[in-house]
Amino acid sequence: MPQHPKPKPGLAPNPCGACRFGAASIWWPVADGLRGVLARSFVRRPLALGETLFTQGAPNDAVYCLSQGLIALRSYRSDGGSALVRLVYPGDILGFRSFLADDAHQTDATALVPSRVCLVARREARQVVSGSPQTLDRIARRCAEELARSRRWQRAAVKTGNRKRLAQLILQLAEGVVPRSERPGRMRLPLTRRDMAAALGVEPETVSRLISRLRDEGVLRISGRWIETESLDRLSKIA
Amino acid sequence: MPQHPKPKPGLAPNPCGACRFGAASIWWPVADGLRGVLARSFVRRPLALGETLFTQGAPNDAVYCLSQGLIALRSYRSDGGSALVRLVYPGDILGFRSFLADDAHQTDATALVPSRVCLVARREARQVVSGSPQTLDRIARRCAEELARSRRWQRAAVKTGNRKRLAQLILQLAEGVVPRSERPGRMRLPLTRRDMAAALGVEPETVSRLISRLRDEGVLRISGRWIETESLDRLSKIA
DNA sequence: CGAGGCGTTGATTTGACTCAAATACCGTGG
DNA sequence: CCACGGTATTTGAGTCAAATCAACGCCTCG
Repeated sequence: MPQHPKPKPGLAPNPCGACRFGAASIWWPVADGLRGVLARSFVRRPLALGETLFTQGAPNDAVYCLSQGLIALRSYRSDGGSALVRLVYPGDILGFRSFLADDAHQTDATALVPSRVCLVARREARQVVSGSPQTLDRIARRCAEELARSRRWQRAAVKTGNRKRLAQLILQLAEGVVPRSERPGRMRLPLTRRDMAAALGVEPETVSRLISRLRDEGVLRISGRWIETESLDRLSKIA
Repeated sequence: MPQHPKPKPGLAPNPCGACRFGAASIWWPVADGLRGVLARSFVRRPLALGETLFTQGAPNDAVYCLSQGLIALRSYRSDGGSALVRLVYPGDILGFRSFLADDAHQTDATALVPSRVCLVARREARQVVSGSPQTLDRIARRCAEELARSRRWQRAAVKTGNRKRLAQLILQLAEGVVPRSERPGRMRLPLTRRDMAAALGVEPETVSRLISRLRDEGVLRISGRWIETESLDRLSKIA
């Protein structure tokens, strides 16, 4: 945070300047002349639990940045099946793929817990990007990182046991839900069993059985959505 | 092809101008002043069967464009297992992810048939990109498309029968290998059974059995690497 | 000729799916 | 606050596809 230069007097401040993720923001820094454009279309929007930010097939309206909460990207197939493509954590951006490719959203984005996003409308985002190649570069870099993540997933998913993958998923959720300072080992799962199944690519019954097995082995205690574990170490060892 | 403007006299021509994929090239068009940079570092390089273009973990040297042949991107896990991440066809570009993210290659790239790539060295590619935001935009777009492809794969792979996926793979290979005019339904598979297995995420034995099943059902004839099918329709119906 | 990689086939085991039913959880309205 | 209905979750039994373990034919290369 010490690296935020003071805005020049008379010019609009960069709206990301105050954000906890400001220094890593795709909109930071941006040329003086474009800060006005940014500030004009910048919106902070709260999302209630379960609220959807955009849906698969809808045209891209904006580039979003998650500042608080947890969002799921889900992709539906014509046969009705769905996959949980990605869990979005604070600091991650959304909608950049459809923004870059100039096409429709490929996933639904819905809030798994009450959340907050900041957004820059498409039109102004385009304007900023075309006036500031560095910004485009930062967005492209996010896209490249996302592709890397997707391929890591592809590599791992295919031949990794579901038990292991479930442990990884739970740890991942713990990362997002538990303030990293404390580690009470107790949290409310933001996902239904169905969602967990969609994330792992298995049936809900299987998730249930996998969880039961972990419980029987003493790795964790669980009751409905509440999950509790003595030490995340046991889980880490499985994952 | 009529849309290639003549280079101004005295200026280097765009090396992609003559290419069959020129009009779709990420390097086309580019500002007059940068054509020299492009031409200077532009290299056309043949690849023998099995030759590798880059390896997982190696630093990015260039951005490549496949002009002829077929290349496999494979990703290896620490436990030795590998996944066939992507089949690269003429007109596709390679190395752009590591170029954009400025990090190491995530996959091996090896030629499945004798091939030819064009490449622009990293340094000059950076130079062109920084002087020509449109070029960056085109690369970013490819990256976004690739992410889309990867997610489609993720969505489909999880709960689609292996028989179906194998049929899709064979059709995909046919696309690449068979000159699209004729459709002799006879081709040499560019992949080993092991590779096909890695592409589908199953064991080689399973691929063998799946193929046998298709043979027994009269969908295709096969002998080692040579595969022959009366009509691709039957396969399409399965896929 | 022998070694090694590739490919096929068989026998067995494992794990997940399916269908079906019992139970726990949750928000609602009384 | 409690009973109610509907959803979410668990559990069981049977089935099936793929993994695993193992053996063998084939071909190439040294």
